[in-house]
Amino acid sequence: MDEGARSRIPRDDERTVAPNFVTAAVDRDLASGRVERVVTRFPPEPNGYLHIGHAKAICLDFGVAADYGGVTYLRLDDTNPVQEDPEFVDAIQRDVAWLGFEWIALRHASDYFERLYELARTLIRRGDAYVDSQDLDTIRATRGTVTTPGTPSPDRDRPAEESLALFEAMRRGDHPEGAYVLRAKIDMASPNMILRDPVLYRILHATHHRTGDAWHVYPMYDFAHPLSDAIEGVTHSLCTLEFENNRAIYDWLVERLFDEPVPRQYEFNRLELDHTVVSKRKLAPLVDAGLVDGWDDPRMPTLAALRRRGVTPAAIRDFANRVGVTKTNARTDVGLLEASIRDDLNAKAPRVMAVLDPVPLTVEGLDEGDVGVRDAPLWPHDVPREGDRPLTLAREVWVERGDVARDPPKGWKRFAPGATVRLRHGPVVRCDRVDVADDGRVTAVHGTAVDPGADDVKVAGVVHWVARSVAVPATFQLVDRLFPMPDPGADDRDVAEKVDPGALRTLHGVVEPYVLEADPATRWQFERQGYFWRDPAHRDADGPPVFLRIVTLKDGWAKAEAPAPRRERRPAPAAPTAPDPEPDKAATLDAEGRARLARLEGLGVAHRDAARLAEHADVTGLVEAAHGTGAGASAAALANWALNELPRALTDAGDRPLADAQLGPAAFAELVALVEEGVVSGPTGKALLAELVTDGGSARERVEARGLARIDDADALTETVAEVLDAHPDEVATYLGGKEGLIGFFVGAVLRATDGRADPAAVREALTAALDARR
RNA sequence: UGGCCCGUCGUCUAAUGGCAGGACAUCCGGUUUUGGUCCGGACGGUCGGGGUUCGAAUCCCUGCGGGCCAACCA
Repeated sequence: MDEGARSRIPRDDERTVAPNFVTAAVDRDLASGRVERVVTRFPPEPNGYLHIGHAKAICLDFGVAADYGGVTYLRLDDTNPVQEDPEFVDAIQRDVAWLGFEWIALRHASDYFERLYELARTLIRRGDAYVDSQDLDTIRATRGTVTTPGTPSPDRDRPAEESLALFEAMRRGDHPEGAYVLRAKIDMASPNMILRDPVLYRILHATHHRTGDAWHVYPMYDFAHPLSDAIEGVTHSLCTLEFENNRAIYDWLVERLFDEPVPRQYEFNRLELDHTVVSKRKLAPLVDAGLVDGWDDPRMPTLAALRRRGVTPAAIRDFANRVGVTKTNARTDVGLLEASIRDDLNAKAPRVMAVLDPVPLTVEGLDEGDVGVRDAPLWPHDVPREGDRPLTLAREVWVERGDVARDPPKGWKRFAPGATVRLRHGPVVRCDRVDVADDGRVTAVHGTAVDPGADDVKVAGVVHWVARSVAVPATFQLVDRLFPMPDPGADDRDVAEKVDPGALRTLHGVVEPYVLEADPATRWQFERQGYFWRDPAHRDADGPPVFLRIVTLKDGWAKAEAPAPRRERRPAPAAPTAPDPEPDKAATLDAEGRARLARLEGLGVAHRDAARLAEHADVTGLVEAAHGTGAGASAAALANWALNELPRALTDAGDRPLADAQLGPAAFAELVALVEEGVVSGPTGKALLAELVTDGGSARERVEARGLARIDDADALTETVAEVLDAHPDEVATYLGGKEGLIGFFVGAVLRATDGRADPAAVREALTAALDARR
């Protein structure tokens, strides 16, 4: 990777990560020149194994950087020695590498302890942090609640020199745990609890797995994380939604301590998967309690388990791409993961046969020429790959117990008395008899080979089998969902007690001998059963080979037989209600607000608009001042624009507050008057408003300089309308066919063609007329 | 209860204020020596109410629903 390479916005077809709001932000930063090179990081805490949810984050972190020619750090966030373990450090690296990603460098937050300590001292010197001697309970109690402000610590104004000395003593280990903490001095009354003088450092007399006993103070996440990002030169720091509130402290720190371009944090939705839990903290108890057989137990959603099960990195990457990256709390159907796994394996897995729950079948009427070894293809007709394996046919074969029924249900395509079934790659067999034990269990099947060419033979279906003479005993492990309910983490009950004991079933059956001759790491499709491979944990063990089911095949029949319980629907929306009357804002106004309201109404602004406007002193001020300029704009129009158009212009200008806008009352009044008088069109007015907000200046001058006056010439409009319609014959046909929603498409096209100068209402009218004429 | 964030087919997710589209799932049909794959088709959605606009999923107000925050965890 070229260390100094400038990042470039990729074309859509060059992207491995589907465009999303994060890539949009990256695009903006690159286009504006705010950053030159994309740097991301994946920052797991080494306190557990990575899971499928991390895979989504990894694909995003690494994928985004790679798509732009940037780099990614793998950073172990080891700021809390009491809950971290080097075992996990190795596992994390193995999993990320397995997924197929390369980090530019492996880092630890502990690499930066010295640097972070200095940064903390800088904060203290500037009066932005202080050492607090309150104990934990007091700090908690004085933080306040979500509705009540906190109360400042008596140590809040401790002189910097004193804090510095204490902080140094804390570092040396002079004080017991809990005696002091370092706190940022921000705002004890902030509505964002994170900002109520957050703790930056605490005393911990613990041995760190990398720094040993060198430190007695350890930084908190909120301090170490943003500053580690900044130290590494991370440009886009991607994390999950629950850190949204933390962005405030993130910005507070990096903006105080570093120069532009400072890293920016973006929060995306974490992956929630049905019927499992995607949280290290909820997974760990399962491992600790022995409910599963370790972090790589095939029922687990960890990457180690998925790898052991035989799921490929490609399938996981595909899945990560399919679930997408947004800000909505989403819960993904496991079916989506399974679809990615099947798509991947369908083209990769050779087809062979295994009988998981065998029952003997005796085939009469097979002559010497029929039995013996033959070649059978490993691939179906629709997978473009070549290859055969030797397949032995004999009179005695094993078939699947589930493929035999004495009293078949309607639509049955397998063995049943009188039914005719083909043995895959073998003869057609008429079922003569089904033996059943007292308990109803099928014990044996008897059949006779028939000539498939005979007129009266109708082959109901195809069934898999293995000749008894060559069948190799094998064990099959069938993995199912870990929890029976879709959202096991929904309530506070311990997830451990919800684990489905039947989530792992073991079956003893047989497999074709060829399977044991091939590469033991082969992923197979056992026809009609699913994708399997040999459990890596058992490949070298004695005894029958152990096959893990990676994923089932789609099974239309199983669904027809026992329709899967439908997912709980979302709680039904409340019954349609009568129109909600909008509360009168005037009621909640304070004295000054009521005064503003009265003035606005006096100017002729309707009560409703006036009340909404009066809530904001600054916007009211703008409207009043604009009206006072005598530019001719009516107060009602000014209010309308201020209320409905200005917010978007402000948002588009980078969420800037009105105070930072370049738009003054005079320009605003002039603009609104221009539109009101019909000098410029509405669309032009809106475009100009956006320009005035960011760049300032005069609306009228812009109109004159750029010829933005409204198009009044009916003939010119008619001509443009005709051009647009001629350019879109298909759409015209569709419109005339009844899809009248297309009118918007045409209006938009005409507006674009005229640079927004046409009056939309006139355009629409002309369009409707022209379209009617073409009927 | 305060602040922040989020509501689009059953699920996940698109749509510079301009044709609500895709994937998974479901259903129907075709191909098939896998009840698989593949192909064709169908079903199905902008949380409710108001406002702005020629035009609103998108902007504004409001109601409702969901998530996050009061660790010396991350």
